[in-house]
Amino acid sequence: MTASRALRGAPDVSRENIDKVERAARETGYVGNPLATAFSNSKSNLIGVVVPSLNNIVFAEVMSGIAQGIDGSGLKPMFGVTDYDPVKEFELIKSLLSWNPAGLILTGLDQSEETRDLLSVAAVPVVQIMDTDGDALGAAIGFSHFQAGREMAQALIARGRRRFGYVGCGLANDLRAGRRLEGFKSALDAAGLALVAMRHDPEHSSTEAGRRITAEILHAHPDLDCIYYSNDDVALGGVFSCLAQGIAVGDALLLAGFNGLEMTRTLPVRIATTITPRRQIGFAAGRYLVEAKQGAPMRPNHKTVLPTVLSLP
Amino acid sequence: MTASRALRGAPDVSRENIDKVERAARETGYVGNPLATAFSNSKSNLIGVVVPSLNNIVFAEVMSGIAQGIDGSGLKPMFGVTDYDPVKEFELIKSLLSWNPAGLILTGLDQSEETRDLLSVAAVPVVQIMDTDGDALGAAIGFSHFQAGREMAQALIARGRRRFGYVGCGLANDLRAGRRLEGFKSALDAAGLALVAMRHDPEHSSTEAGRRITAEILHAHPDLDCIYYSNDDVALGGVFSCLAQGIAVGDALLLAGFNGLEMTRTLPVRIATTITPRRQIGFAAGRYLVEAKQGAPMRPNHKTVLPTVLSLP
DNA sequence: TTGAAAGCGCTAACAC
DNA sequence: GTGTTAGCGCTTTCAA
Repeated sequence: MTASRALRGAPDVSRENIDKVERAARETGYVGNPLATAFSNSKSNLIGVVVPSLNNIVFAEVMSGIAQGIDGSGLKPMFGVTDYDPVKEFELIKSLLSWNPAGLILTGLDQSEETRDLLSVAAVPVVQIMDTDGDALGAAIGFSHFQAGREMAQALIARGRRRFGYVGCGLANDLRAGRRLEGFKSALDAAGLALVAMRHDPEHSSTEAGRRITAEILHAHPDLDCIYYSNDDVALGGVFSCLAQGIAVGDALLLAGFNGLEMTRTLPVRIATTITPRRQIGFAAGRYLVEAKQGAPMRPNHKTVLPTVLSLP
Repeated sequence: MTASRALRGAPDVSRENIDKVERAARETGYVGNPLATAFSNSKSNLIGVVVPSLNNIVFAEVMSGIAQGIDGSGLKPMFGVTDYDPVKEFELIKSLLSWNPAGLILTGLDQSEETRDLLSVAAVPVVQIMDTDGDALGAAIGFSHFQAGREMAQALIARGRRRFGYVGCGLANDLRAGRRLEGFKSALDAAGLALVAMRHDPEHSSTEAGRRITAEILHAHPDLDCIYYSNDDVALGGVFSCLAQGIAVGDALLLAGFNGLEMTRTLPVRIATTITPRRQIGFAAGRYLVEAKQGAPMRPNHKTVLPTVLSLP
């Protein structure tokens, strides 16, 4: 028992014994068994990370931020991919919970009723990342997608744009892209404007779809002076479509994406985008769970809104 | 015991009792405790996934493939990022091993001596992904980077290219990029050619670096007719550099990358690239561990070479 | 400040 | 085919 106490830094162990134990541990190459610890106190140093997709660099960067945020804490991340399927998400969270994790990092605020029930029973620290539009279960760390869409529209209007098109992919699943669109439209509406044209593609977002749909929408509406995209991946397709057709991007036609991927800054033409703090979000989510593990008070329903930055040509 | 046997499908339980147990489990909402199971038989359903970086879409896609490969098997992936640091890799693997994982998926064949020792003691199924140039510890699933570089050079020579430049990022860490370069040079050599110019950047690969270094190398060597890049991210920067300067890509100057990112197919110009089966690699690695869990014989030192595909303009 | 006892939920080994 | 026993390595609780 004294050894157990000494090794995990419990109070009330004599200096002398702490030294003895540490020396012995070093000499024998002792390493604790986290499985036994987790089993014994029904709380593991595992955390669950649930993302909708890994086909996009965005969630990889979030996970990279999480890894940084928990570095050195002894927490180990387990991950699962939902493919934007609420049923998969439920099953995933259920199986993650069976490991008695020290916390859960979920994407978005739109978990199903069933999932919310499961989590409220579990009494595990939960962080919902990326989004702050809606009711948070645990701590929410992210930003308002509605607001992001609105700000982009306002900025574009201020730059004199009037004839707006929208090109999106996978909106049925990607609810946050939907909210950006809502915000965008609300700002247009407030300015007495409306979308001139709008095209979706049911597939996952891709530059290929962006390129194709941009060609279509411009063919049908050659008088657009601005296109808003569901994200930068799709917007890059738009850029390539215009480059291939010799349409001057940024001048007669402004393109606007979302995320602020590094590539938007190295293109031969400039596009508008919203730079999102995705690495910071992951980092903050990781830190939150580290602090929760160390006994910090949890902040259910508390939203941390991190700033996004508009990048305009 | 009968319930325990019935629930995990052990043999020698009567049909009648299996039904009874399953019914009771359903009625009471029983879910097993994987922590107890793992603790009891010192073998968990966790697997460890170690990647060098998550700033690149490539490893995100690999992880996506892994998630698919283990789907439905009950295995749960834990992940860690090494930042190409062998010491971090060692520590990470050590801490992963303390969870008695059902297997480990590591990137590359270049683990340190210390790490190899650790793994040989552990008696855990190991899959090394992405690379097959070198000595495999466990099962290796990937392809030869040397060969990929060589084939690219051969194809480019066959297309009449003669004055080659090379632009790379982070070669000190990214040993696989280094081997592609070696393969590339070996083919040049065999054809009586050599690199005319070569520039590295110590940073991580990025389109920004690619753009900058391409401008530099072309300024110093305007007579190059082909540039080979350490990967597509860097090559895209090269494309943007050329587009910005009005240099016709694909004609007087051919650019060649590596990975076959989707974007290389939607650019307004065509570049050469090697399409790598990264999702399949992840999937196969996941499947291998599922099979190992189910008692399939392990294949230490066995290499599975998956085909890469040259994509040329 | 230290230690003894008991138990976390499961499974391997053995007896029936 | 089923049940009993013991133990995995740790921590909580309680007594000293």
